[in-house]
Amino acid sequence: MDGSPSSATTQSPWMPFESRRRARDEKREAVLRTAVQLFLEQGYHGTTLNDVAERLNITKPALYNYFRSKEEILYECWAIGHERVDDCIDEIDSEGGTGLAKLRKLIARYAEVMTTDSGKSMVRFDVHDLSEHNRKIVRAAKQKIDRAFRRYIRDGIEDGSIGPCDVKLSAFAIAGSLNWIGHWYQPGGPLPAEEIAGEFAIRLTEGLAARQSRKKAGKPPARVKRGGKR
Amino acid sequence: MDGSPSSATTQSPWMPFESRRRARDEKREAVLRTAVQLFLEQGYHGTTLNDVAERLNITKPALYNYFRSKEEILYECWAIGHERVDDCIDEIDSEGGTGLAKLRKLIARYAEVMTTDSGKSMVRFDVHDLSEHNRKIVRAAKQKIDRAFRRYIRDGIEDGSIGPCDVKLSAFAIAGSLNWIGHWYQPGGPLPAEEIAGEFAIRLTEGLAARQSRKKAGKPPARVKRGGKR
DNA sequence: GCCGTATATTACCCATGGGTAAGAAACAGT
DNA sequence: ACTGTTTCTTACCCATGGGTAATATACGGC
Repeated sequence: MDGSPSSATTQSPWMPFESRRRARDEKREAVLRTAVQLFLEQGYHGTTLNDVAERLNITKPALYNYFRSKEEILYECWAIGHERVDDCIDEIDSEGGTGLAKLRKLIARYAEVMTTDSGKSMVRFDVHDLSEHNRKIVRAAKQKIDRAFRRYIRDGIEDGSIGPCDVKLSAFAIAGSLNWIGHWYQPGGPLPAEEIAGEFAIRLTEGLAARQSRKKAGKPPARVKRGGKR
Repeated sequence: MDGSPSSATTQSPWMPFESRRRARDEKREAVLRTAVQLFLEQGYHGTTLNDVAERLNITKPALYNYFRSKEEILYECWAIGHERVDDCIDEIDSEGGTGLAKLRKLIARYAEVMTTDSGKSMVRFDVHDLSEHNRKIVRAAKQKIDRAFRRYIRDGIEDGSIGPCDVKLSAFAIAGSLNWIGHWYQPGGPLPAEEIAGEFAIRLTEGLAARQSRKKAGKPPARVKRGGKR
């Protein structure tokens, strides 16, 4: 607003500091956005830092004002996508509901994230390209997501919203379908992201959902699992 | 038949040629086996040709007797896995059965392939690391597999073994679950490959399979798809 | 024994691309 | 205008690793 010349510019003397910091953060994000795009288009190793810089109309060394290495850029690309999923989990955990409801919510959210560049970066990049340190973080994060899936399924089995099933395999099957979205989805396509999300939330849980329509609980308990453990 | 003078080793004079050729092929395959292992362990770019050679107790240039480039090795790794899946499809196509039966057969076979190194190489390697030429082949091959999934589903809908569903999304969902196996399965684990295959064949089609138990076809046709096209 | 071929080795080339050093521009605060 | 800081450029370094040339060795055929 306003804009007096030569003095009395803004209400806060710290404004320049902050504005500068904000500009910096914006640039950082711009680098990441561009990097993700290129990594997805050409692959991580098929993309040079010169490519990234060029698309931003700057030169390679300028990137080193915002990142310490190419690997750090890769990691942060992944981190952005992961953060979005992680937030979903925290949110769902805090809300409550049946296991099935929570599972469906996670599926829908996860699916939608997977249609974005950030989401794709979670599954299209190779963990081998990360430093040992970051690789550990990624592994732990993936495990947390996996645990969330399993927890919701287990919750569902306990509260009766989900029929008996192999928790581990079911979680893997669902996660697989979702992750795969990051490999085939393209924005221009005939399927809008929300529709995919909604459809997946239904279809992926179709086999799991306890058939409450059949009388009350269908045939009596039947055998709980099938086969022994293993 | 006869022997030869001075040695009388084998029945065929061409034997040496052939034996030599066989030895060559065996070595070629040994290179591929080793390469796949290392690529999966360390990533394609994390593996040097020296690494491959070293594990085979030879030196890097020796590899060039069998392959023209590192990229060719990568491609052939992929090709081996793909061939196995492709054979499955041809076999299933020739056998017949309901759409659901064919789909289940494909799922089971595909799942088992995915637990092997060859199978993993189909989903863990980045197409960006292939030459334009080979990338086209891979794309076409993946499309063929996708078409097989969709065809079986469509067959199933037509012959009544599968209930109405979005063919494209269902195919993607199933393929995703299966491909994901290549990311999490490890031989030492608690789940043997055949069990995964069998379980997946059932669970992944559970939501699809027409409920023939409910009277005849449950509620009447209902709307076939939902929404228009898009 | 001699030769041709296949196979492997040693030694080398060199493009690529991540990363750095030194200094110029831009800019805020005084 | 002067100064310190941040940002960016030009110019460069250099390890890496795919790929090649020249050469040695094993081996089958005659």
